Amino acid sequence: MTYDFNTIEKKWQDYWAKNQTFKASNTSDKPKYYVLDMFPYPSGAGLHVGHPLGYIASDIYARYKRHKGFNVLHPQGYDSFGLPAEQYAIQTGQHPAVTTEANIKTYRRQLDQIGFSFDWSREVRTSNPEYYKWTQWIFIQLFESWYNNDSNKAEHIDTLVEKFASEGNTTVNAACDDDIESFSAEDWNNYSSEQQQEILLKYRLTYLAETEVNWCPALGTVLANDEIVNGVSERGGHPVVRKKMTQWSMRISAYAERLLQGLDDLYWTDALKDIQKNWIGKSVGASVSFNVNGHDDIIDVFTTRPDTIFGVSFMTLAPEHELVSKITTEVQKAEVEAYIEKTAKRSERDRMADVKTISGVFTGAYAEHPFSKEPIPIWIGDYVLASYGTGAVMAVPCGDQRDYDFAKHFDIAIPNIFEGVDISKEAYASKDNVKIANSDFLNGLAYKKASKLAIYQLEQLGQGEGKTNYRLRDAVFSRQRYWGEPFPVYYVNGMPQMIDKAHLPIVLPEVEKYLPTEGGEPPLGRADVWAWDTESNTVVSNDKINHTTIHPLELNTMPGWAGSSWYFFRYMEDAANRDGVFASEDALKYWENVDLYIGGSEHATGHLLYSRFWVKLLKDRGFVNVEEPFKKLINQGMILGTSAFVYRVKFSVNHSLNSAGIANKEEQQKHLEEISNILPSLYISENLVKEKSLIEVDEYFKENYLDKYETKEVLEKIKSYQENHNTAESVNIHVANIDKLHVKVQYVNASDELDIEGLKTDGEFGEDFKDAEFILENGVYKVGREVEKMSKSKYNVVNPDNIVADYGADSLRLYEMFLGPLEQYKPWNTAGITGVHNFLKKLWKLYVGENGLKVNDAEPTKDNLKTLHKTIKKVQEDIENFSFNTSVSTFMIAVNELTAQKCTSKEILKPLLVLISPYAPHIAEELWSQLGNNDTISTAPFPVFDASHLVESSKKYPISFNGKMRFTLELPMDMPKDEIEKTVMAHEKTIAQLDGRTPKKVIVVPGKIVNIVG
RNA sequence: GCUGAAGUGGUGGAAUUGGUAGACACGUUGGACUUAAAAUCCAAUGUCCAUUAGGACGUACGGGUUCAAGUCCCGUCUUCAGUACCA
Repeated sequence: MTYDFNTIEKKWQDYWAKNQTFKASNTSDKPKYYVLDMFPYPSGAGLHVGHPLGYIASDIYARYKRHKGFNVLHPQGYDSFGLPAEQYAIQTGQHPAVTTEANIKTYRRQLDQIGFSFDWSREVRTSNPEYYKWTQWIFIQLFESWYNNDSNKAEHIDTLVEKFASEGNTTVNAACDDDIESFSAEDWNNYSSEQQQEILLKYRLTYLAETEVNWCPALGTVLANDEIVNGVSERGGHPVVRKKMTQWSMRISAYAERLLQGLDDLYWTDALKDIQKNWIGKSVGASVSFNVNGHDDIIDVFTTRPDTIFGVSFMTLAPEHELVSKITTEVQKAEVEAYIEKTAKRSERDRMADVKTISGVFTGAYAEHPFSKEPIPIWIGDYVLASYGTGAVMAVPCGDQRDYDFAKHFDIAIPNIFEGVDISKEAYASKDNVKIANSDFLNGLAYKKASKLAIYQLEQLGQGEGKTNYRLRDAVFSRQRYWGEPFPVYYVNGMPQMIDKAHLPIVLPEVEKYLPTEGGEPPLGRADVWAWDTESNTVVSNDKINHTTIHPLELNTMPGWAGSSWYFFRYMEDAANRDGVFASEDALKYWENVDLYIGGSEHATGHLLYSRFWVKLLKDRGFVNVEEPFKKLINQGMILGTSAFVYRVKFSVNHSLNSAGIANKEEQQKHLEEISNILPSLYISENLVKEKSLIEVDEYFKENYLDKYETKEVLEKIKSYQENHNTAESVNIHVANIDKLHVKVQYVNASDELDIEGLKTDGEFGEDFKDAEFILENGVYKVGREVEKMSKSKYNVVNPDNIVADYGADSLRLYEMFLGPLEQYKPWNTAGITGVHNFLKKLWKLYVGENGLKVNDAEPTKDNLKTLHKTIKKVQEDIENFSFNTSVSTFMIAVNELTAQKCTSKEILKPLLVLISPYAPHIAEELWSQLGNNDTISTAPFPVFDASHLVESSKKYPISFNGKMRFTLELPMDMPKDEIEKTVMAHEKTIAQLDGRTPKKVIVVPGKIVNIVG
């Protein structure tokens, strides 16, 4: 009986499905454990071998936890709203729901064949109306919430309305827009309902505001900051410009501090926490108000260095700052306006790329120093950003390099306020090891004390206070797309109104085309039935809009991160009980949050931050019990593709055109082109071009392959050309270029040799290569190789389907783990899979011989037990440390040892299967059943490690001389130190090594090593 | 620039608390079996010197601590990732 993996794997996959082996229960005596993968977007290309990496890791962990006696929830679903389906729809007219459905089918088939222990009964799809009903519901909760900085949590908007009605807004400490005017309770009660709504909108956790957004014209939509990479769209690489639009925003900034503090309690890597910390960007300092001479206006600045207040020698405002036009003097007006115009023209990208150039203009106005009352010139400069802090800075050139450079450039004074520091060359930006000087009451103090005192004194003057700033911006929540969640919002007189929860979901309307309208409205602007009837509470035809009972609906849709910000809660509820709730109280209470979350690090500042934000809101409002969604998080690395290249030699025909008439010249050109056209396509093997210049390659060709391109036909053409144009000048054919072209990796073997026949008969590219000639080295064509991201366009994608068909799912699972540490980026190399495949065959042979099962009740030997228990210990440690690659080697060692020991003992081989089962579940199940078990192996208890089997009676000591190991010596474990020394010193090899010298010192570490010094 | 991670044979990687560097695989070479191939099995495989015995050198580079350093400390370089005029 051989290892027939295809049959075995199918058999057990069917068994698991039929018996619902991995269905989780919401009631159990066992402790709970929730293992989650970041759910995939079902793209049209299907899975490649890189996708399952994280799923395999989480599956191993989930299966391990089941063996360890946990009630495991391990669900899977689809993030099925998204741009690619929409773009495909734009191109083909195919409804995104249709393509999405088809893609999900492919994904499911591919996932199933890998043998994951998912509980598919709890599947979620973000594009399913029954699901996005609750995404819409959460949006309404955000709309009906405000953030109370005093209680430090979100509260229902009604509590705010009560406060306004009884106290006005002056006692309210809320996270809100900064352009709010104060009003009394009386004012509030006298406001019209519309005025009140307008004010409330400035407090709500999701609000409508005119914001400057990242507009991507090519995609026709707005992008969030984290959807932009290097100034272009993450998807498609299209340019992005700044544009003002009215958009829904999420007041995530209200949670900045809690998002930061919350990180401390999470078992995430420091690397990931740092990314979020940087993104939140907390800086502690002070706000300082400067009076403007001759005006009533005040310039507020934010500074992290209030201790350097006496070093201020000028101020700089962002060119967009609202006071610029007001305070600029007549004399400076023209120059200032010209500068503003110039900077406005420069795109954000230009400004970013060009950090070196210093530019700015003096406004002519002066501010007053809060303490010294000295006049301070006010400049504008584009190094100050309107979007951060207050859009204005107090410049301290001796303590900040940018201020220093600016001052030097414009010849502004640079007062030194640091004791004993030389600032003639550059600013001294460090806060440490320095005392303040020339600063009145701050003299002699260090950073901390000086800052505190400066803030205190500013407070006394009423011109400043301690302040904390965050870089985290509110998140734009509107997208001008079709394939996303519709908002449950309609507009009455331009004011947004929420649709009552009872009438959700608001289902995406049908449209004819998925493009924005000609008038620039989002695709939903094309829907005919997209108005809200407040009487029937249904969506009705647009032509019924009367603005009294029937109103227009919101045309934007929600961004991709809406549905993924809460899906982990949806899985907690049994599919059968999901009707009235997003997840029942009991389910939420039982599962709490995700114990282990595995996914890519690219979501660090997007999904992972937004999810945390929504969970905190749901917690504040009492809908869930947890403050954080993901307790432990692991980022799996990416599996990269190994691209293959062929080198196409491009020839060009060279002949100086003679000075004959123009008509003749054109004809000549034409003839030369004709010659070019019949030049053959030659592909040259890698090492013949590697590290060679074009000239060298040209020479090489002239020497060796002249006949390949100066064919009879070509020579004849040249001859006739020469005759035609009456010239004797030689016509030159030379190598002009070498193109590096991707070829499909499937035609390349492990030794980088190209299967030329395969390539020539390829369905897609065969035509291109049909007549190509390949120049070989040592009889083969070697391709060039390079490690790149796996992508369809690079032809380096390896499909798991083929791997599963050729080697089996267990081989694929083991191999993906064996490749290297989970978190690491690593290239895929199919050749290596034979290693793990051979291991599985060896494992099989350990149990099954030619005449059937070999396993018997033989008493295990000492060696058998030692191998087993050392394996138990190592594998358990490895799984708990997510070091899956090393446990695969451990299995290999165990099987090699047991094979050498000719072990047939059931007492050893049965628990071994449980160890391997999380990694290679199919073969484990099959052998488990062959051993006579009638039940699935998946809940069999994990073997218990017994240290007594590993106790050794002797130790092979490495004997080293001056730290270099020379030989080993087997000595009893219990031999005392001085005895070891005696034995070693008396050993003939030691005497030979010492060669008559007397050692200075002998180090003996019992159980470890002996080192002889001297 | 700042923040973080990493640099080990031909390749992927191992060495979890300082204690035999290169486990386990891939690849390569040689051998067995076979008419042949595949499959399987056996052996060798860090580099250099040496017939052997053995020796020298080796974990990006330069120093240091230690009986002993891939591992700890100081400095430098390179690569990758995040972020970017953040006051």
